[in-house]
Order: sequence, then C-alpha cells, then structure tokens
Amino acid sequence: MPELPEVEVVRRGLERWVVGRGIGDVSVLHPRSIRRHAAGAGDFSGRLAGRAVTAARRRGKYLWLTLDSGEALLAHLGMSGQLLVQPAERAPERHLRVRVPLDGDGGELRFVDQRTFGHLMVDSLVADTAQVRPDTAAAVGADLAVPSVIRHIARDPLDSAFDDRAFAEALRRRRTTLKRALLDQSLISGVGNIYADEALWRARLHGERATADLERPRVATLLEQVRAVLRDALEDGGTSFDGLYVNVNGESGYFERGLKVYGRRDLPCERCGALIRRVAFMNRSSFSCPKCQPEPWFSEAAP
DNA sequence: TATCTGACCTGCGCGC
DNA sequence: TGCGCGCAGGTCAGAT
Repeated sequence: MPELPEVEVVRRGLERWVVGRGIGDVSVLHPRSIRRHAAGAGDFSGRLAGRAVTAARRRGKYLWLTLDSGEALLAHLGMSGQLLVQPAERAPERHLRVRVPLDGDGGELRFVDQRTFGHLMVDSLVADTAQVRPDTAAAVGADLAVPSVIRHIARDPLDSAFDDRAFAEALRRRRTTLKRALLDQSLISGVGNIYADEALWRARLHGERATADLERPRVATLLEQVRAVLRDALEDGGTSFDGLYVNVNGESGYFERGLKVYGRRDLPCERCGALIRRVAFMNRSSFSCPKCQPEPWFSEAAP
C-alpha cells in the first residue's frame, strides 16, 4: 500500500525517466481513474497532449508532474496504483487504466491500478499555504506551488520545512486519538496505516491515547520515530504486499521484512516477547504490542 | 467548526 | 469445484 516511502521511490523514478520528455496522445482506458478530473477524459487528454514535463514533485502520498503549460499532472496511487515506464510495444497490464505516450525512445508512462482507488487529474498550481518552519520560510517561499486540490495537505515529516512545534501545538488542540491524528493528512502527511502502527510501536505509544494530553517530549519522540521508520522504509525501497506496490521499473521494495508489528498478529514482539494484538480500527486493522504499548486507560510504558 | 463514519473497489484466501 | 464471505485501506462526502 503506497505511503510516503513508496511514493517517493516512484517520484524519483519519474524524475529520472520522465522529466524533460514530451507527452503524446493520452488514452484513458477506465473513467474512474480520472474521476476527479471533472471536465472528463477529452479535456484531460487535451491538456496533456504536446506538453513537456518539467519536474516531479511530491507531498505526502500525492505526487505530480509539472508541465510547461503551468499546470500539473497530479497522481494518487490509492491502494494499488502503479506508475510504470514501459516500452509502448509491451503487452498491456491486466489493470492498465491510463497510457501517457512519451517522446524520445517510444516509451510510455502507464497508470496501472487494480482496485481503482488511485486517480490522475490535471490541475492548476496555486501558492503553497502549508505550515512552514519559520527558519526555512525564505527558501521554501521561492520553491513550490502545489496543485489546488491538495492545498489542504500538510507537509510531510521528511520535508525540511515541516514545523515540529506547530505540529505539536496542533496535535494538543485536537480532541482525538494518536493514530487518528497520524492518519489525518491535513495534520501530517505521508503516514498511512502501516507506518502509523510501526511508529507508535517504536515510540511505545498506544494509538488510542488522547492527543490533547500528550506531553511535548512524547510528541518529539513520536515524530522522531515516524521519521525513522519512513527513512528506513525508503532505504529499503518501500513496503510491498502481493506486488501491489512497485517502482517505475516494476520492482518491489523490501521493507516488509523490517516491519515489527504490522501484520504480525499473535507473533512475539521482538522487544518483549508478548504476542502482537490486532484490533479493528476505522474499518481496518491496528497492530500493537500489549506490553510495550499498554492501553491508555492503564499506565503508559516509559519512553 | 471539529470529528467521525461509511462508501468506494477488486482480488485473494478461507470455509463450507 | 464452485460459491459466498471477509479482508485489505486512502480519501472524501455526508452525518453527527
């Protein structure tokens, strides 16, 4: 399931293989994949044809290719989306949704998506209003505009301009629980179910703990562990289950073997030996260690 | 205004 | 063998 590390790996691939190339006649093979492009497939293709790709950017789980028209091709991989750079003559993948021919060597960018939770759209770029750490404001100000539909997405914790203090204050203002907050992309972006569980385990925090009474040092520890798990996953090329996440060359990452709690129900915790528990949470699963991450209505483990 | 919930979607694994 | 069901989960509209 693509979260920040997986999307960043894809972005790097696009930067290498797609930036600088021109776009030909785009084919939309499944309308749901461009459902957020309100003007429809004809307009989508028309805005891309003949344009050149000038950069590959990312915020959280969103990535976009800036175009020489001043617009951007925005992509979200959803649950199972893949952006592949393939020779045009290669047989189409079973779940190929959109083809974007590229000039040069005859290759094309393909959007493949089994579950169709992902989407593509062409959007205008607007001034970036996300929270910026004060000491980086000048540098960032000259940097980015963002697609208008993702203005509400917060900076991600690997962004040099991510403001730890502002995040801590926003977290304490919320009347919600830790894991819900980590999954809230308007508060902190790029973290999904897998890395939220992993970061909470590393920080020895229970996801049901209230954000409002989390002490500042605990927030700092949590952020530190969020960053650590994202960096570790990025180094391993991301996490892939069932081959649903791959880079632009179709290769899977290896971080699945680095997971400490996610998907390890009834297996011993590597830290204390207690059996990892799974509980239903927001129509999905949460994995945690009952000993290292005691429920908040009892006592918390020492950091 | 802030927070929560359910729908969307497809393929796989499992039980019967 | 085939059918039905549960599960996986990111986002957003609508409800509370």
